[in-house]
Amino acid sequence: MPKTPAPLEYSISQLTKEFGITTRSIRHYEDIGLLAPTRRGQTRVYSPAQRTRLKLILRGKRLGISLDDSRDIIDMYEPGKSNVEQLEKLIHAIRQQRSKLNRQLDDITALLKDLNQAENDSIDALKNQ
Amino acid sequence: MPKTPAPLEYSISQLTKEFGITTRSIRHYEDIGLLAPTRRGQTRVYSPAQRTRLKLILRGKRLGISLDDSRDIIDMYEPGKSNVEQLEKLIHAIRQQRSKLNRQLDDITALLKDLNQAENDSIDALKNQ
DNA sequence: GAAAAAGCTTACGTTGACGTAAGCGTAATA
DNA sequence: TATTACGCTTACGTCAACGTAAGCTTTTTC
Repeated sequence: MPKTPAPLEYSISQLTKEFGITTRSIRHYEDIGLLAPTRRGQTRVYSPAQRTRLKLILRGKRLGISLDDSRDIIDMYEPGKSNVEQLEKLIHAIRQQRSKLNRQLDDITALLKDLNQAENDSIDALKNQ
Repeated sequence: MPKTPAPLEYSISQLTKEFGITTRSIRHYEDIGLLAPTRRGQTRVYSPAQRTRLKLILRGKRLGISLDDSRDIIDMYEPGKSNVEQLEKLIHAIRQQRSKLNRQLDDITALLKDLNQAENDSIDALKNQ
């Protein structure tokens, strides 16, 4: 099976299909400055980089991260500002985000444990029927 | 240091202090049927079990779980319905929830990796100042 | 070449999760 | 005993994240 090469650009409907979201959502992310596709005439054209940003937004959503916070996190990938103070703020923000994720990890572990217990209880209850 | 025994009941303001939330939130959880404190006259009285439910709600929130979904999850802890069909549905729901959590685990791992990268990049940028 | 599909903009509507204010009763405290 | 603290209800307000509808242009397909 020859591997299809990665597209160089994407239409909005291609992205909706790939990620299972609506055009409205994608345009909304643009409205609030999370995406910035180029245009061919009126029509939006998404580069692989823009598609990646969308992936990051959706990953954030699965983690319960707000769009505003996602913007901050995505900005962490592109230091941009090489000013010392900005960099230190950035590192601080990164560490904060990491602690939050670690807390989330603990929560998930605990919840998974609870679910195991709940499943076992249910299975036992089924047996005793 | 003698360990203070766990209280047998809690007032609403005790819970707000313990968990850093407002009375409004707690009453809201009651409005939508997630909590059901007893009353002493007009005043709400929370049992340890109700406090635990609140803890579960807040853990869910940290994981980005909606209050509605939290209700479903918390209900998983108390099989209640010993009817076979219900139990099978419950087991199915538990497994679904677990897959979702595992996906979330993957997302967190990926994001943590990205953050490590971002932090290293930032530290390098700082050094080259 | 007509109709369906895909794209666009503008704008009002909706849902979840509370915030905030008003107005009132009771209990602790200065 | 006056004032603060805590508690209650009712109800309108808010913010995020889209949904939904209307109306219009441009492709694509039959």
